[in-house]
Amino acid sequence: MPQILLAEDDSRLAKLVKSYLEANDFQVDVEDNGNRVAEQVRNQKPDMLILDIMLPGKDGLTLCQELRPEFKGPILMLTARNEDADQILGLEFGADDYVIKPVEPRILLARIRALLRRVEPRTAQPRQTLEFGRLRIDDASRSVHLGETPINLSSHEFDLLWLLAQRAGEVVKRDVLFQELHGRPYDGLDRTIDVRVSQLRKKLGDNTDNPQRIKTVWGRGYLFIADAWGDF
Amino acid sequence: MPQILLAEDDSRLAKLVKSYLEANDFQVDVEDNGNRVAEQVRNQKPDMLILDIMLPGKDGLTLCQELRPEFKGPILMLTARNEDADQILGLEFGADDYVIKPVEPRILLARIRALLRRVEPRTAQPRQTLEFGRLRIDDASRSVHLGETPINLSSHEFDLLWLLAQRAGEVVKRDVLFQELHGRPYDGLDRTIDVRVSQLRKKLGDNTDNPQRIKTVWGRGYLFIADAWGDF
DNA sequence: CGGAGCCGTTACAACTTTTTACAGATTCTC
DNA sequence: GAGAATCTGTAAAAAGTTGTAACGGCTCCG
Repeated sequence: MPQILLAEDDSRLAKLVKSYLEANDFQVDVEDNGNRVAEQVRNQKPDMLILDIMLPGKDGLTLCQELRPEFKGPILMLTARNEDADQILGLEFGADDYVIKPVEPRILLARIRALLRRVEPRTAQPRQTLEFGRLRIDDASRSVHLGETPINLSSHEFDLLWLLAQRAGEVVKRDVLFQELHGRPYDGLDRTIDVRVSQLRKKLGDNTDNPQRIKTVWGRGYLFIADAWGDF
Repeated sequence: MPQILLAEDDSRLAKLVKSYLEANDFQVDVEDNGNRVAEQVRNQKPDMLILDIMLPGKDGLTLCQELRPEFKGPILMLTARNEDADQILGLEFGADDYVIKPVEPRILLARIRALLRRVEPRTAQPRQTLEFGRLRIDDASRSVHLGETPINLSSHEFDLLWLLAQRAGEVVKRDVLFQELHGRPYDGLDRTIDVRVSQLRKKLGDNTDNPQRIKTVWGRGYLFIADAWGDF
């Protein structure tokens, strides 16, 4: 049952949408304050967001922009403002659809389904094992092998490796890693991530002076290199 | 450059959309008969479809339904009929978006981009490597080689080299480089770019008195020379 | 209890980037 | 041309970021 987070301060409308969607096999949580949306997203990990533009606290456009890097599911903007500029901005900021109120519930439903249909194949079953050259990471057993030799990682080390490997080829920011690993926002000072990366590099046999497998992108984050793990 | 197939029989509108999208770096082919769309899709393998509902031959809804199983890219329905039933049907038949005419071209563009953004990561961009003589720059692993010897570049140095190399033979202005590297506009005074270029030249073994590989174009910017990197 | 391992923290060294300063180089003005 | 104004190169200082060893607290055993 797909879970939707609806950020909407008009409680009448929120109730209406919620009950209609719930009648159609969605689970809907409503948040009426823009400042609490990010937190809700992190706690509940919904499959999809519906954001009103006019919200107390942070507005929907800002939220969309801020959440997009960490939230991979579809974002639908739902708003009374029919300004072309808003619509373009919303879509540019990473929203996947932009619907103008008042909206026929059945149409909203159809659009939500269309969005989820697009994304589901990707988020349906996160792969169980990742392989890069001689490196094999198995999620089910939380074990890692490099060629034949098993690598003994601690729990957090494994989580970190898994996160990075899933985003191979993509620079992952420290705050995203921290959020995922610790479930709370990054304060900008904590060094746990660095220490763990260092530990991980050592265990994975990366060159410490000049890492080739997990690279540092200065000021931006860490990068897992997919093809630096040797050939078979 | 993403390729779009536009199924539209109103030739005036088709031309308008085509020219607007082409001005924004899409390649657009127009098909005015519903019966030929399937064939075109198979031949051209476009990245995305835009279907009018009212078409001579097969209508857009039918096409959407028929093509969906074989066509994996996004489908956008573009139509004059503002019937809720049509919209719901279109989306249920597998369309990803449904836009009602008349449409502001900029909004259409924003919606197209939103759809393609969703799909692109799946067609994971092929690993990009640039080669110039003995110089090899690999984007995926962010590594640089000159002949057999690896060149150890810092993170920003790499970004700068990548930017310049992608625009080899073209003078790149300082403000463009700054904007790309720092994500904020150039104030006209900052010297970071100069310092980095200097550093880069040193590491790449360029003649410092009279650079041959990354040249300065006085008052305009920097220029990456494609064939100054030695032969194999 | 004592050891082993894990985790978060801290401190400091090492490194990267930005800023600054000044010496040249190039263009402009007359 | 000469001199002023503008732009560029780069060393060196300053500011910011990252690597990692080491310490102490914690838990899980035997």
